[in-house]
Amino acid sequence: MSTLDEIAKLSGFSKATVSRVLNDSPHVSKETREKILAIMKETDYVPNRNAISLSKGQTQQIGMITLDLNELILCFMNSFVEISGHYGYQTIIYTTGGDKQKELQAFEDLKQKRVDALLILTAVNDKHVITSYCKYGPIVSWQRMDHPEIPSVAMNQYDGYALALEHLIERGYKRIANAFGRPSSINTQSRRLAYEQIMSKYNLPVLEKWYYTTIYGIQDGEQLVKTFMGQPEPPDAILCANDLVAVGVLSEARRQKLDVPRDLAIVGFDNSKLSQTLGITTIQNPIAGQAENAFLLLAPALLGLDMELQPLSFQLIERETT
Amino acid sequence: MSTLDEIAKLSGFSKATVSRVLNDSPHVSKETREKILAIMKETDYVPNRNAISLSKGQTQQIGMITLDLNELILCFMNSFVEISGHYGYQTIIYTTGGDKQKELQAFEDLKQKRVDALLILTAVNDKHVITSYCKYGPIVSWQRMDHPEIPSVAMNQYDGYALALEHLIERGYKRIANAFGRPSSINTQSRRLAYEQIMSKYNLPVLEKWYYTTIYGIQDGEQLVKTFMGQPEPPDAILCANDLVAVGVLSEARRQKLDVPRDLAIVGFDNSKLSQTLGITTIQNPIAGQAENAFLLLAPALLGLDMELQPLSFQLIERETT
DNA sequence: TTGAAAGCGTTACCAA
DNA sequence: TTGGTAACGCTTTCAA
Repeated sequence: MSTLDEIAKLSGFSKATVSRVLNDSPHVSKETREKILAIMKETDYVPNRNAISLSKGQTQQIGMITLDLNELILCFMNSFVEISGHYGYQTIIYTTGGDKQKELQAFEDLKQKRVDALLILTAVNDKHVITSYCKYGPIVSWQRMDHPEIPSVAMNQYDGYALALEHLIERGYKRIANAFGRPSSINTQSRRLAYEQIMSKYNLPVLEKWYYTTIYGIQDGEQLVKTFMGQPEPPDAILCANDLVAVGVLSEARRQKLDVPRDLAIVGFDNSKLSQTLGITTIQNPIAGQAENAFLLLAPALLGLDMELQPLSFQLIERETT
Repeated sequence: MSTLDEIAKLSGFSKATVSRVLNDSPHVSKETREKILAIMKETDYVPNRNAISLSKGQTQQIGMITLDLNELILCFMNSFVEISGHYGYQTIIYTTGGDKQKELQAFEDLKQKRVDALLILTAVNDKHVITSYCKYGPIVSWQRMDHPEIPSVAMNQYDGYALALEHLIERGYKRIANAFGRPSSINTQSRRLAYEQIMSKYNLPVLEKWYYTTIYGIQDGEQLVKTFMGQPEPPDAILCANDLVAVGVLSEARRQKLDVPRDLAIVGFDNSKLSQTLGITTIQNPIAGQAENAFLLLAPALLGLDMELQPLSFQLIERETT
């Protein structure tokens, strides 16, 4: 492995000049540049990135913190890796499994300059712990952080939920139930608000019994259908927290010989591949766009350029379950 | 940000001693260690990883090369990130999208010492190009590479396929069709061999018409069912290249009012979450185990310790489609 | 346009 | 047990 020093000696020029060639400095004569480049090629020279990182104080790496990896996160990650790679940044994964200590490692790595920036998908440490690391580098988050120094690319779920709801109402459904996730989450609160406002707008009843909470996945969705099957006045439509829940609801509804969408309409959320496959009406969540925006939020600090975020919006994807 | 040098000055000891404290060297008196540790805590000192990397010539990072990110790869990745993290290594993702140039970047990063090792999930560059990088660091592969310097954790698909086939035959199915992926792939060849040998063993006909190839995903699976619906003697069972294909086959079969599994048995491959959700009989592919083995194959070069690989095997998961 | 030399923050070897 | 100092391989400032 040849080094810059060797190239300098072989070429007869100084290290500084060789370095200039590497960094495309204009202050090198054409002949000198060519001569040095030729020697580099000859000796199969590659600069050592560690040395560059140490010298520049940057690693061109961004850490991505997530609780675990699932289909949704995959989509986000794919898009983020793509755009950050385009600007010369690589992505390191920190899957924490919800372990605070493990998660802290990522923040320590920002402090230790192993990564230049941090992207939080989901974080479990206390907000004040997290924000105490802001001084070591830019941090951006998918999940809402409510802190001026940690901007978020989260979208207001109100709009997406309203879209789904208006669609159901237009189709004539009246007994519309909600399958919410974590009741205390901001997302759930926005959705609930949308539900209340839109239902009221159309003079439809807002009943407590149509709020189901802590519904997260397929099994929960299946369970949910079983729950209301015996009831006197079951819902005729279900708005699901995500597509997985919708899959569960659909699969159990079929098992119970319900006619979807006549007896029961189902709307998912996110427009994952699965919803597409199974023909579930859903709300398209522009996740790839959010990932790009996440990088663009880091761009000022990283690249020194202020880039405009792209405007994003939810969209209704009509399929066979409504 | 304090540095080792400052800690040395503040403590009155040399840099060497401070370094020894950092690296848990036994050659430091207890008092000295405590004194230095106290100062480190006081000044909120963290060692700079770039400096360590440069000095040691290692980054504690492993690059993972993949064409794209899907559910299967997610599973592999999850497991690999977990075990490598356990040994102090981080994982960097290189999604190539099949672009040779982009993929080469990962190999260059091995050469530039940005990563200490490389894990290939799928690679598209020529074998001799890839192997030319072996001298720069250990490389391990998921996909079979057929090169002594690049060991693979791929499993022989013969065994898994045989398992599925024996199961179908035992259940009384006779007209068993294959939905293969890429016809030239080693996996397909192994599966084909298994098919021929097992069918012959039970004196069942091996007919050319029951080899379908280039069946990769859900749509292909749906299409496949349509193809043979008009035929005089359609298959009564289908062995699918993967679970996605099985999902497509199942969904189209239901649409065609076929009784699964009476009219048509379906077996998937991999035991993905999806197959579990939809109740598809499948072959459990120990992917997480393969990922762990991948790291263990790197361990000798990385950690200097020879670790024994765990033995892995396929398993039949019986569900409602057979 | 070029060069000398001082960083960057550690580790590791050789002495003491 | 400790210290001095030369690596590690590049960037950057200041002079020429």
